[in-house]
Amino acid sequence: MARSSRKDTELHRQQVIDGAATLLRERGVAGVNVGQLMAEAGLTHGGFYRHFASKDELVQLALEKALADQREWVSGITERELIEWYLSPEHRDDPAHGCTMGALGSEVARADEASRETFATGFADYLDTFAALEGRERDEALARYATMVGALVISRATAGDPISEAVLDAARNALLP
Amino acid sequence: MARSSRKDTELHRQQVIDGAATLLRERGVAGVNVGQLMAEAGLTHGGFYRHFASKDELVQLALEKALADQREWVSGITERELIEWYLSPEHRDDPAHGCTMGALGSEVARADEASRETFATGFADYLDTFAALEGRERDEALARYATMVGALVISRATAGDPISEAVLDAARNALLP
DNA sequence: TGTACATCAGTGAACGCGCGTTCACTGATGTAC
DNA sequence: TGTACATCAGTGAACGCGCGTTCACTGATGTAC
Repeated sequence: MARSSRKDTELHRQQVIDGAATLLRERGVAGVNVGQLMAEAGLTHGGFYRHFASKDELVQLALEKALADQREWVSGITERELIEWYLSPEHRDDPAHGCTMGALGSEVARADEASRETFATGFADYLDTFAALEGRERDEALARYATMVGALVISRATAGDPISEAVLDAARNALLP
Repeated sequence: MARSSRKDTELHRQQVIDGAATLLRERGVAGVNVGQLMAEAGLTHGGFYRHFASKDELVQLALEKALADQREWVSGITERELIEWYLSPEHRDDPAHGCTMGALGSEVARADEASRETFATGFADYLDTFAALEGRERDEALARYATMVGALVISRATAGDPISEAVLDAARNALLP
């Protein structure tokens, strides 16, 4: 394949960002290389720098995309549906399509300034949607979301041990009447 | 320096593990190399493999040590002291001496089998101490700990944004009367 | 609309670098008598 | 206790490898007339 049309070029760019949004959540920033990120869109690694200035820039765009997708998805379901999905073994075992904070939170904490700012802004927007869904004050929603994130992180870190299921159940009992 | 005595050798090994337990929490597994881990004990990287079979093995030993230290530290304070420290900006800004789950949880989820098993066992032990401190059922303590871990992860990922302080406060309000 | 030329998305090889790991060597420690 | 020799903790250079990034090249796309 040689030169693509402008329309295809833009499509490829979006495909790379979309693919990165899932691949990064699945394997972490350190766990994927530029070649794998391009391969998700059916491209080879050499063309990467016609689309992005650096791997870090793509990470930033992918974090933004992942949070936006998550926000859109959450806005179409009920509070109970969200909590039950969030605290399910299915979500624990499928980080690629799950919560960005739960999958990449501790890596974001060590990421560059630009990624961190984009992430904080995207998360703040997401939180608004979540609080509206819960029908609660923002601070109360935040505390409840912290319980969910913590349970997910603990559950993934201890997968294979009984604690992994226990923490999901315990958090659900705490959050749902 | 050439050959050390057996006593010094064992001391050096412990110093490397102790240093790794803090350095890994601060920078993550991908963020430190073998040379830096040895330098913490005043040694050079070449001797690493007389002490450990691989970097992964040291990570495993360091996770065990970090959890054991954390358990010991927690057993000497009150529930209120623990929660107030855990949800403080000081803890957020000093992962090196803080909660292992909060600092390395998502990396552990992608680590090798041996590290994951060691981590789950160490965390289960820690949880017993935490539940005893709280004077609550294990499952209820687990849900409360999830709130703390989630708040810490969110707080670190959004440091610099008002959400970072808000989530610590919200979690404290939820956990303390 | 058709033609001639410039542009540039994508390819695959190559670059420099840092990593985990290995190795020959040194000389103090440990052991045997 | 003293001596001779074997052991091995630690050093620093070197190895192979994979990474992010660069580059010369190709040929379809876009533009000017």
